[in-house]
Amino acid sequence: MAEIYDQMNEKTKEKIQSVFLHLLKERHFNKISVQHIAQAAGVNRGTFYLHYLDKFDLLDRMEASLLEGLENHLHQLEPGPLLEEAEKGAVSFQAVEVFRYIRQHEEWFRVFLGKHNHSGFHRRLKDFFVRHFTDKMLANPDFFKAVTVPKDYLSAFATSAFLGLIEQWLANDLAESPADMADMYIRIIFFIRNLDGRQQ
Amino acid sequence: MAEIYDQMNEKTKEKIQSVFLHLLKERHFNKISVQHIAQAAGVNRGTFYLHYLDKFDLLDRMEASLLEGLENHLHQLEPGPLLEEAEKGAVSFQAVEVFRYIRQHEEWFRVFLGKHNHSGFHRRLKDFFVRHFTDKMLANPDFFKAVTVPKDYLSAFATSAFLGLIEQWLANDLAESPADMADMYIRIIFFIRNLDGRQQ
DNA sequence: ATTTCCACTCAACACAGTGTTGATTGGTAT
DNA sequence: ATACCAATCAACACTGTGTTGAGTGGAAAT
Repeated sequence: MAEIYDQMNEKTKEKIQSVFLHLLKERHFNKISVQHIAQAAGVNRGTFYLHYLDKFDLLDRMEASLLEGLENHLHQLEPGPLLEEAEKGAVSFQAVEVFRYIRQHEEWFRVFLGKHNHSGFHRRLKDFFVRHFTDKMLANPDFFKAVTVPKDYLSAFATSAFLGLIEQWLANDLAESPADMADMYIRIIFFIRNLDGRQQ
Repeated sequence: MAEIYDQMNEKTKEKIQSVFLHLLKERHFNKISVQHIAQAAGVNRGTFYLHYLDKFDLLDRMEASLLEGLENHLHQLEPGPLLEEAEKGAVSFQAVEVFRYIRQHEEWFRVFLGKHNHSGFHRRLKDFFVRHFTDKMLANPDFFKAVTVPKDYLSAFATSAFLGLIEQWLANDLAESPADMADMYIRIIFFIRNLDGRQQ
């Protein structure tokens, strides 16, 4: 039973991460030192370096685990009748799940998308959406066949807009339900299909 | 004629800013020290502090002057027949001018929106667009009267999407003309008006 | 011509933070 | 008992910070 060592290890890491998250609420990433983190976590500064390379590494891993969680959350639902579902339903469903996951981890998203982060996360999340959503959208041959706009611009447009909705949602303290948000996104985004002027 | 002092002053500032811009192309903001900047600018480190509080202040002022330039660029064109112009034409015109200004200052936008900036500029530019564009759009009573989506979400959506287009345009090395880009934006965004299903 | 002005230089300062080291502590497992 | 291992602690050289006070050199003012 060497698991107890792992448990100690995890407990310290969790303490560090939790403290770091709280610090990021109050001050900018650049103004937080490893000293602050260690002190606030009640941990020796040397112990921090036992677990992380530096504060960039800490932030990086937390962001990565949040995205990994989102990836898993979406993958859990992937195999099933959903793949065969109507385009609109499928996209909408994916969107709902994204909003749900964000609500589940509101604190983290709020901090990582907030003004105190040095904001690699915005870019990371956008890349995530570009990979995920537009791959699915564009893989469907009929989906955007009527669109007269280059696909990369369409991806950039749709995912940036989606991210914009998320950020506004957070700014509004998650006043709307995930279903409402997904519906809003779908109601907006699906009119892009009509770029040639034909009716929805 | 004490202007020569101002000229010296300006020349040093320009040298510092130019060097800083070049440094930001190569390394992340966090990894650039005042020492680097001063050395690369061929200027004493003390001289840097004669002009700027710190490197954050330097970045801040450069970003601000870029946005101020954009503000002026748009204001120059404001008074005229354009105000009375058709909604679509006016928005399109504004958009063209934004893309034009960005092309004029490609280097700065590329750096400040790039991965080496600590990325306050993305947020700043988005806020700029929210103030500018959606104020105009939403001030027009008929413009979005049919839209069933809350105005703040619509603003967030439209401006984030616009910024997404800009970033993709930069990623594509400004392959399209400003007019093409504005047209693309308009072609996409104007279908939002049809959210209730009526024809464009 | 000399004095004033002023951007800039230079060296030095105390200070905060970094990442690493080697020795040590105190529970846990064998 | 003893080997194990996360965590502690003090000390290290190092980089960068922001500020100081004295000094330089060329243009401006009188």
